[in-house]
Amino acid sequence: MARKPPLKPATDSAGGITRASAVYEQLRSDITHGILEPGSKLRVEAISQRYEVGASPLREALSRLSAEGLVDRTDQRGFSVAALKWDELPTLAKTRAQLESLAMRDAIAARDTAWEHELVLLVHQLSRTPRSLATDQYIPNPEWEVLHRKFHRVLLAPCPSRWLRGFCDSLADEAYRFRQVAAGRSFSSRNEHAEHVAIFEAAIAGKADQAVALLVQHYTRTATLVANEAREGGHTA
Amino acid sequence: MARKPPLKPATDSAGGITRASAVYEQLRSDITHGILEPGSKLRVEAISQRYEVGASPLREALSRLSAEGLVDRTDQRGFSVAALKWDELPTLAKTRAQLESLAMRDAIAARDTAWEHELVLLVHQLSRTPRSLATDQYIPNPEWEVLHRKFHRVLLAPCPSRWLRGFCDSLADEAYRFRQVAAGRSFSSRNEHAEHVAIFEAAIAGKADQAVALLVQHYTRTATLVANEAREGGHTA
DNA sequence: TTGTTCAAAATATTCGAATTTAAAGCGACA
DNA sequence: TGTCGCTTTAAATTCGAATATTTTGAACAA
Repeated sequence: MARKPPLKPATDSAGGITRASAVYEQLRSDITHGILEPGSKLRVEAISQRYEVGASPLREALSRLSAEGLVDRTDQRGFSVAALKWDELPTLAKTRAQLESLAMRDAIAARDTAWEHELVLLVHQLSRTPRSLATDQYIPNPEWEVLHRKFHRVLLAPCPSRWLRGFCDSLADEAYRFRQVAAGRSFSSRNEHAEHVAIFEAAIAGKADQAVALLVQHYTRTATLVANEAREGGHTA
Repeated sequence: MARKPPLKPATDSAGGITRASAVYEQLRSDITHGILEPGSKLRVEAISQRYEVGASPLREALSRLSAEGLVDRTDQRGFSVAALKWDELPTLAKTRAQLESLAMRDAIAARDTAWEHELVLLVHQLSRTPRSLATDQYIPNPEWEVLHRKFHRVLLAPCPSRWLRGFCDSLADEAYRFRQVAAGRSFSSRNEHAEHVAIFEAAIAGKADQAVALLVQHYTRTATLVANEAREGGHTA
């Protein structure tokens, strides 16, 4: 009586079959990757045609995104891609460092072997995946992006607070948007992989203070580079 | 050309004139106040009649709430009031303490006189507002609830990170839901006002360490009480 | 020019009716 | 008894049209 036999094991965990969820994913991706220009208006009819969905599911998707901060909404005036406020970048970076530090410590405190193994694998894969698709200029490698994001997510995975993990994730999305717009200007000679390895090693060794310090340094460096590229690129506003 | 004369001064700043925003507010309020039972199903048609709105605006409101975590959503299976997981209460309390500590420090570092004055006023008003409407049993006083919430929000207002402030706000909502359900069981003899005053005094005096310590204590105490009341009330699940 | 007013056009929002999908009911059968 | 498979029913989702609001811009007055 109380048992519910899983009727569709295949589609059970992976939702996303509604049109609303489908557009949501697409919009989210297009916004974070900078395909939809920050600040630009999102007219329901236009987007509706572009993504081939009706107004209702589209508005639901936009509503979700607005609650996440990726989209701005004003009653009776529609939606727009959330603008990037470059003067807030330092604050964003600092907040991210603060929260990831907390999460990192809690993650290290709750670490286990499975986690260690997962990280080992990711670090290995990252070492074999080029950051750029071309060697003479910077062309983002989607595969690297995915691995990189996953690395940082897994790093904090043992942190018991789903709230903290979620907040870190939101901030990562936000920071990623800035990086996307600034990207490609200077072909940094920075060895990011070495930084990842260092963080990884400190983390699995349980050296919380060191891991946190390295992580903060990692983000601080990135933020500085992005800010500089932005200045050169005229993203002052 | 660039100037937009305020056509409707009354509704200009305060959005919320769309039906979607109206239901959103109502639902949000009814969920946080425990009027809609945690875990209960939110059938579109039923809610649609209860709040006198069509399905489209209602679904938009529910979509926003689901992104905020106040509502659960599963594709093709509709919405439900987010359940309260009592085993997560300690983690929630800890996360809240962690984030509010960060925010409190940053707020104190950025404090000014206007802020101090605002707090003075709030503390005064709180001292004049009874926690319960009755003296022999606990009947929540809405006025006190509003002031209390505002006190904690203003306390962190100078914190420059809108992200951090927003996260603290989300956690406060979440915590409030637990309190609502547990409320009224034991008529605590605790002097909350004294705690507020102590936090306030340390904060405006710029004593960051002390203010943070008091704030953490304040939340820890509350969480413990709520957890106990919940255990007595059989909210083990 | 600068600013105002009013009607047209563009957009956003909402409704009511289909369309799809999940849940419940029910009988055949091991 | 329990469970598989099918029909029926309830619910969620989506569409297309109707409604409401904002924006545009042309005509006109200061």
